[in-house]
Amino acid sequence: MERLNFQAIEKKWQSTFEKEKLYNSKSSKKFYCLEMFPYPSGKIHMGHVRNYTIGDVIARFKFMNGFNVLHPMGWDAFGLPAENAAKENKLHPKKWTEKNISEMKRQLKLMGLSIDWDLEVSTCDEKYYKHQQEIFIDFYNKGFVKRKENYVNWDPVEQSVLANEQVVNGRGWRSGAVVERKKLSQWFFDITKFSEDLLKGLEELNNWPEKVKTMQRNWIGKSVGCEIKFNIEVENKKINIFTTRPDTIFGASFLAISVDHPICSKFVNDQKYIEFKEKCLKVGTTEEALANAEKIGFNTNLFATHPFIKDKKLPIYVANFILMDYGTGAIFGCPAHDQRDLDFAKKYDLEITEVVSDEPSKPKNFNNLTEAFVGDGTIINSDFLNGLTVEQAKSKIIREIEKQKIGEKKITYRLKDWGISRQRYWGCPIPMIHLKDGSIVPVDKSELPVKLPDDIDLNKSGNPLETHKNWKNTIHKKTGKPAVRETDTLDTFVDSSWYFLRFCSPETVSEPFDIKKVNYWMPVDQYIGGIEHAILHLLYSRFFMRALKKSNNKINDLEPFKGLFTQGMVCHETYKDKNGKWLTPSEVEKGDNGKYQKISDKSEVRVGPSESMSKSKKNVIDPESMIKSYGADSVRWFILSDSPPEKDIQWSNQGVNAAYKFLQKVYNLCCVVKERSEKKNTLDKEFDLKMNSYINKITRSINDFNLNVVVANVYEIYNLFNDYLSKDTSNKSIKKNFTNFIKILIPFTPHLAYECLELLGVKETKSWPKIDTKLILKEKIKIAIQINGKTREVIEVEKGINQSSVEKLCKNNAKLKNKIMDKSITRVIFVQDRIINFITR
RNA sequence: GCCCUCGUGGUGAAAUUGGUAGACACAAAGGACUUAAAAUCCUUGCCCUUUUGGGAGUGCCAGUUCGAGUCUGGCCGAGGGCACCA
Repeated sequence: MERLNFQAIEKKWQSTFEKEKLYNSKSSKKFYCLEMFPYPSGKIHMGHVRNYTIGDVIARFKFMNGFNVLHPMGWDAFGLPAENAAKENKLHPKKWTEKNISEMKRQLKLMGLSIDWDLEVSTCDEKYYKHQQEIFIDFYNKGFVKRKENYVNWDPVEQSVLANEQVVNGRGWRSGAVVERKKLSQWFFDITKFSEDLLKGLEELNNWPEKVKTMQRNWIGKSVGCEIKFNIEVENKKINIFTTRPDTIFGASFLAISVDHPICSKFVNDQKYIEFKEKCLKVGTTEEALANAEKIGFNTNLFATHPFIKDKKLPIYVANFILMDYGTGAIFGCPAHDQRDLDFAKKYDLEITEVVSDEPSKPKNFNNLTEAFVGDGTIINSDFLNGLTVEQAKSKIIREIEKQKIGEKKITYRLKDWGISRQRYWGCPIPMIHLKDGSIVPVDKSELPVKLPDDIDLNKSGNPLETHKNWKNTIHKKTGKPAVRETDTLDTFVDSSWYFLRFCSPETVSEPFDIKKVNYWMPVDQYIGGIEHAILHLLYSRFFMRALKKSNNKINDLEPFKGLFTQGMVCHETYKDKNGKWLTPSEVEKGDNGKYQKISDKSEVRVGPSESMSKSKKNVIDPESMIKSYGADSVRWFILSDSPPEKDIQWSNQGVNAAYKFLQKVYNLCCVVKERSEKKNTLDKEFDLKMNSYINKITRSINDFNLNVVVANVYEIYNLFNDYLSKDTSNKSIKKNFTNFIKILIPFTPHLAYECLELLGVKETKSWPKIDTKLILKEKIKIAIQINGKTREVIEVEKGINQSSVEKLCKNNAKLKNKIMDKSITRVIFVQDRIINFITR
């Protein structure tokens, strides 16, 4: 038995992997395999290991199947942690980021990935963000960029804007000061222009998980309804409302408008209104607080006239549950058929009229009911709509509204514009300048990139760009007049919305990308990453493709990611000591009594549930130390074993150890095969059938992402070879089939596989084993023999055997003879290659 | 509250899509080898039966079917997404 020195062979093969890329330049088929690029936080974690192992399997598999494969990697390098680290360690964000990138790159290389590092891209590199600024200006010129006022979390002590995750219990995480809501003028991408297109585009994404598409659909939130203009009595003004239930118009008993509605400007000096508005703002901004908030209203004492009921007046309220940025910021209330309206009507003693009923003969009294009726039914109490269904009534009333020119059919989306301004240093500067006359214009493209200044002081409060006078003050090129730079930087989601395009031609200087190369490689055939990006990152990237096409017009595709796979998380048990402090797995051991204890003082350890690995709970396993003890292949093999890639996986040291032992055994078996004679013989023929069937199965499983099933099949194949080789002591070889077995391992455990192939003297290592479709037909299969649906026997037969032959076999079978003969068979069900079922009832 | 997904041994899971349930692996128990341990290998894994064999069984209840983990209806449980969206 020979011990394999993983460290030595892995180092050896990794230098080969770096030189040999996955390009089949002669191939007509391309495959763009992309894993979500990492944030350079310092060290790789198990989540990365899982993500990139899955990606590597796909990339290597596709390459072996003749595809020309693009498999790049880069860094999502801008972002807040760099600034925080800079403050803590007195290390410049740039230096900190660069240090992390080189460390993580070194670690990734230990994994033996098939990445083409020549394509490496880093978003904080001015060579990258220069083009991002160009794209921004293109979008600006096309009208996809706009400026709006928006609320931000303002920390009055730090004099800076806080991200949502920096607000803890309503206070700044660092200063502890109560966070204020402040209105700032900010930059937005007009993603809402593409709402319908983004929704429609989902239909063609057949290789996306249904779950992700549903999430995006909900996020876009399309609703079909109509707008109706109500006249305000006396005032000679109109209120435009949006509703999805125009069929309930005859049940309307009030109008409600948002506190931010223009009509409210009338009341700015009204003390009661001021108090009401304050009360509205006091309600917390958390989702929970909003959901549980009491419905309150302010009576304007104004009345609107009902468009279809003569002389009916509807009181107009300002209500806290009406949002200005959805629909028109105004509704009509129909208490019988909307829960919020019912709550509101009861509180303010408003009329409740039933207009839809599932039992028209039994009128309901909603004053005594707590739940509104929102189901389908027949329209009642509604003049010309009476007797119709909800759907019929909707079309009829919309036709009527349009005929009378008091409104129209309208589609609304929940999707909001994408706020891209960040009041931060470590991000891509927004290439705009503010002129003295108040106008804002793009920087001349010849002056790009607008570089981030290096000489900044992050310990001063406020945005370093804001306080950097030299950087901030500039000259407008066209007019030569002094101007001030925009000090906001771009949301890092902008960086990641086009990096996959840059990967196609990272060397291009004059343009963001070489359109020819983009149109060759795009779309990404397989994108792999975490479910946490199911909505924003993917939606923004889809928006970018569309906006780019409109501003550049040369891109072929609208959808950036043809296939999407979202892998599950890596979990581990959590440990706490007797004082409730979190412990890392390395601080814990199993004591003699089988219970966990702290290594340092043997004190008791409380074992918590297995959760996604996170620094805060300390349940992390360091990939590099695992690679050091077991080798990269063992780590890769274990992380693909057992659990399906889309599900969460439990990390266990026993598991990696088992993987390690298995790979060791594969190598040992390889040494045995090597010693055998190479002459063809009957043994090989037997294995031809079996291996062919396995290759077929495994090929299908990889295409379906059932990688855990592949692992199980590989164990079966190993057991098969091991059985034969240990029983058969003659000098017969099964080298040809064993070589195919090792080739199957290439995408999974590349170092070991190449080492074995070298040992066996195999030169051809670039192709996936061929499947012989003729051999598949010759396979022996097992069919089940059932009597009254219960399996009584299993027999091995030739594939494609017909019914009468099987029946004959059954009648001659010793075990079955009596059972079948005894009874009269009333029916026989035969399913080719599966079962035969004798019915005796 | 609304929407989506999922419930299979002690554990992770598999099941050619309506056709042998539990492949493959982890853990456990027993055994072999060994002075001993490690490593390795073998056996076992619900109930009845000495064995041959038979029975129950995929969260629970019903249904469709020759046949249901898979399809239908209802219930229970877990996880995820959205949430004053008119």
